[in-house]
Amino acid sequence: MAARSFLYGGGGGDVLITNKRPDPFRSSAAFQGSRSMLSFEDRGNNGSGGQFWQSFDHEDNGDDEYDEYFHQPEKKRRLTSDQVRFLENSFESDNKLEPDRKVQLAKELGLQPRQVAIWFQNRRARWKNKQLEKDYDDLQESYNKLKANYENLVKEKEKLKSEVDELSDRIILQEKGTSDSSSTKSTSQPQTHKQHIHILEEDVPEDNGNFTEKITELENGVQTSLVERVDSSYVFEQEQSDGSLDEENNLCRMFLPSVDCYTLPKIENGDHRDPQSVNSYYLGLPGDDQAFGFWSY
DNA sequence: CAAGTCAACAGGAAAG
DNA sequence: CTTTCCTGTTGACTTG
Repeated sequence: MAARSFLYGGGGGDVLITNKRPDPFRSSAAFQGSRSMLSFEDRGNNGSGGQFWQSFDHEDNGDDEYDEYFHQPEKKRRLTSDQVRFLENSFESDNKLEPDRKVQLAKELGLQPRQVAIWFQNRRARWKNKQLEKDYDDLQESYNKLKANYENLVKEKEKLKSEVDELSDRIILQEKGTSDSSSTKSTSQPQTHKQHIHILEEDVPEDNGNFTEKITELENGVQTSLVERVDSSYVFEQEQSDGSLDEENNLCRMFLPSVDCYTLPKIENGDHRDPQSVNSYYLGLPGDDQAFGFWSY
């Protein structure tokens, strides 16, 4: 970028010297923009080692110019790339600015300490905005993953539901068959099938309407547990057990919602997980405040 | 020339 | 009370 010539002398040297704390001038429009009476002429050539600036030389500006500058509206000077680089390095090492460091930086850069303080304030604000953007992107990504996961599970649920329907139809048909033939045939069903029927008919009397109701209830239970699994997989993806075991437990819960499927003796690997802890992974959807719990600020 | 960037400011809150 | 920080705003300046 081309070097920009000196823009505005403002209050001149007197102000530069006495203006340790610029607040008294804040309300005075005449002094706005006169914080650092610096010349940035040749700003591109003075960045190595020494100071980046030249003091405003009041001697070179007559009273006419002084008055002229004094009444000019505010004009802002950009910091040189060297100054910015220096400040950036300093910011990287520590984004807080202790008074000693502020003065030291101001000396080295040829700026007013207040300019350094303001730069740090603005820099922190920019950093925070960037961080917010990043957090938003991360959250969006998590949400998309969660959504895809949920949709898969809905499909899985639909599949399981159709299986349940099919099985219940079959059972109803078998019910009819056995009641028709029971008067003529005295042979019993195999033991395992009998147990299966018993499980499905548990607490269900002869009434088929109640039986359908029970099936619907079981399906709702499956749906609830699937939604819980969606939530838990959001954060604990790695913790998911092998699919066969989950499937087994799903079927168990589908048919035996009141039974602790995780502690049933059929599990042979000795994995006796606490069902409450298994289902306590809920963290909520992104809209929920809980979802921000893992966010680090 | 509109939109974006950035130094600087205003005002309130918090810390000492 | 002073100082610093935060947040929002202003206006000069840059960029496409």
